[in-house]
Amino acid sequence: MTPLARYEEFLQSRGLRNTQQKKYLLEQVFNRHAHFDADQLIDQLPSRGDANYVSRPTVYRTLKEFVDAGLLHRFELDGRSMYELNYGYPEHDHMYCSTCRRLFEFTSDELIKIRDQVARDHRFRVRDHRFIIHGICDECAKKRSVSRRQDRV
Amino acid sequence: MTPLARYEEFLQSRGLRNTQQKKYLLEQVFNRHAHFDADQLIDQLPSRGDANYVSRPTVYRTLKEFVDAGLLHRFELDGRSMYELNYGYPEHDHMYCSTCRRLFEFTSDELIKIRDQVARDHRFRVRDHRFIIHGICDECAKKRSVSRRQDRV
DNA sequence: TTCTTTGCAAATTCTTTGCACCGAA
DNA sequence: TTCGGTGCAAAGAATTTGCAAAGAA
Repeated sequence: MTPLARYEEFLQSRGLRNTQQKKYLLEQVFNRHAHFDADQLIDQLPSRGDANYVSRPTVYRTLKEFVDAGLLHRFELDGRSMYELNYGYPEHDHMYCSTCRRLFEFTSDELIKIRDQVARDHRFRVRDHRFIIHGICDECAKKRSVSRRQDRV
Repeated sequence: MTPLARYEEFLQSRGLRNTQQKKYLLEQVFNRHAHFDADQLIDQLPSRGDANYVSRPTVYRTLKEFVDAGLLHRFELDGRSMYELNYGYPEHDHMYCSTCRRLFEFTSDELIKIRDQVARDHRFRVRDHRFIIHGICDECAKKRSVSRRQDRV
């Protein structure tokens, strides 16, 4: 089932409508592979006056709808909302480099097991989770040690 | 070493000053046990005109300083910043009930092990992490099943 | 004295809302 | 024809900044 098909099913089930704007945004969002926030998405859209222009409020409204439909996953980073594909994309978590601000993905079955065990222990019904490891990626760590070495010279 | 002592050491090391406002805020923050956001803290402070009044910008500036000093831990929830004690308080993670919006704490050594193993595998230097399990707490789950039963009658 | 800090007001940033008109079903 | 959707402008919420006066060290 394609994201579009799933989305249409979702819209029908709720009596919502599929508009030009929603179709276009769905296309743009699924052409991206990586994480993005509302501003990054808007930056790649046509400007006001051009074909396929979508206003800022509509982008926000539609992103929320995509999340409700299960197409996108949303999480907070540094105070703003980030989105990433959730449908047809394997479940994963992130490492966030505080130097280059890039997000790296990883998967861990063990993490899920622990999550579920913790939840069982506390009689908590899991719906979802957010796990982000903060630190410094290998690349930035190497650059840093180089610049330190140079400082000493 | 008390939080105050540690804080003073931090201030000295950076050439910063310890003011009435900072002292008062430190006291207020360490009198709280639980999680809070900037607004909740401000609500418990004296009003403008009263003794010990601290302005909103100063609260934000000082919370940031407390985080830098390692006294507080900060994480995002529903788009706003939450703070909690980080010094002299055991490391833990959270479960967040989407119904009553309460945060529950738990600790898991295994989680830390997995975190560190994942990081090693990716040559990532861990500084910290954020892990929140989203779902429904036992209390809310029970209430919900009761109300469902009543709906059927 | 020096330089950080504070409070005020205003600005920013991100996101949401009211409303009249538009358009999908 | 009937609602839901859209764009615009404006409002909100949370947080930050510029600046002159106040206050630690």
